[in-house]
Amino acid sequence: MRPLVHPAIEAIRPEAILHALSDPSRAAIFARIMGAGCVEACASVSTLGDRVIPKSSLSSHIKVLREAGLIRSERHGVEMRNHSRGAEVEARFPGLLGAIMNAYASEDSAARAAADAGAAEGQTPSA
Amino acid sequence: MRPLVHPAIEAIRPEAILHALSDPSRAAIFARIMGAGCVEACASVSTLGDRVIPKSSLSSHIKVLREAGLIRSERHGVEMRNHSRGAEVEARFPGLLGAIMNAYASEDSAARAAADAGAAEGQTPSA
DNA sequence: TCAGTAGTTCCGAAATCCTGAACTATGGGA
DNA sequence: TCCCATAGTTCAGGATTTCGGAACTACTGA
Repeated sequence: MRPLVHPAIEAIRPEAILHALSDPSRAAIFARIMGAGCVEACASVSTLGDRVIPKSSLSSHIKVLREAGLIRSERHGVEMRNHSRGAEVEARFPGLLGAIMNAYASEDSAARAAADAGAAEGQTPSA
Repeated sequence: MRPLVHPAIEAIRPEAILHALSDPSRAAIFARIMGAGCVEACASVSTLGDRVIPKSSLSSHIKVLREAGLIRSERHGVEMRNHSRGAEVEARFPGLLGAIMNAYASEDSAARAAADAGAAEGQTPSA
């Protein structure tokens, strides 16, 4: 158990943020942490939609988010509390997180609409 | 020489854009293509700062940008013209590209300032 | 002390990335 | 027309990264 590493706000690099959020699973995890009053244990994000994320994968996703500077993790007894650092990142890179999370949100709603339309016609949506 | 693939605007996925721009080399290439009146041959971006990018790497970077929907490439005789699709992407994901390119720009100027300060003190900037 | 829970680390397999070498495609002389 | 130069692509390999199961550590409560 090596100590948790959190980059200082001025050491956060845009490429790390983009890389961290370029994985839809990680983006979804981050969205939950941002949305859930800024605190969320790892266990509570272990399923995404209908997909189960293995513990070891989840642990490394959380680590990537932490080392990118997107979240701050603290051990509280046996569990881990993950806080969003969204406000700090927003101050350093204005508009970045909002635009990224918006892009995913609009993508999701478009995909859902397409799936619904396909289901209504009794078809799978065309790839 | 298989034909060039360009995704339709509605098929562009945020994760592809983030992945494409999460590499600083690709982000720099894209910045040049955006900046250079929207047209730039591959050969003209073959060096980035003081680093030379091998032809094969450049070709695959351009391919990643193209398949993410960030640029449009056309063969003109022996060379390739790369146009930015920034306006289209902006319409689909408002604010995304601007925020990303801003983040890199502010990072670059911060790094340059730090390097200058270090040079003024006769030190290398601390990692 | 023991059992249970939460998360991390390790390690092998799979996927991805980088790049030199060989290749294709085009244009311009001679 | 043939040959060469230029611009870029494809292929193959090795290096790096990612994924996930198994074993592990850390903490709590009984």
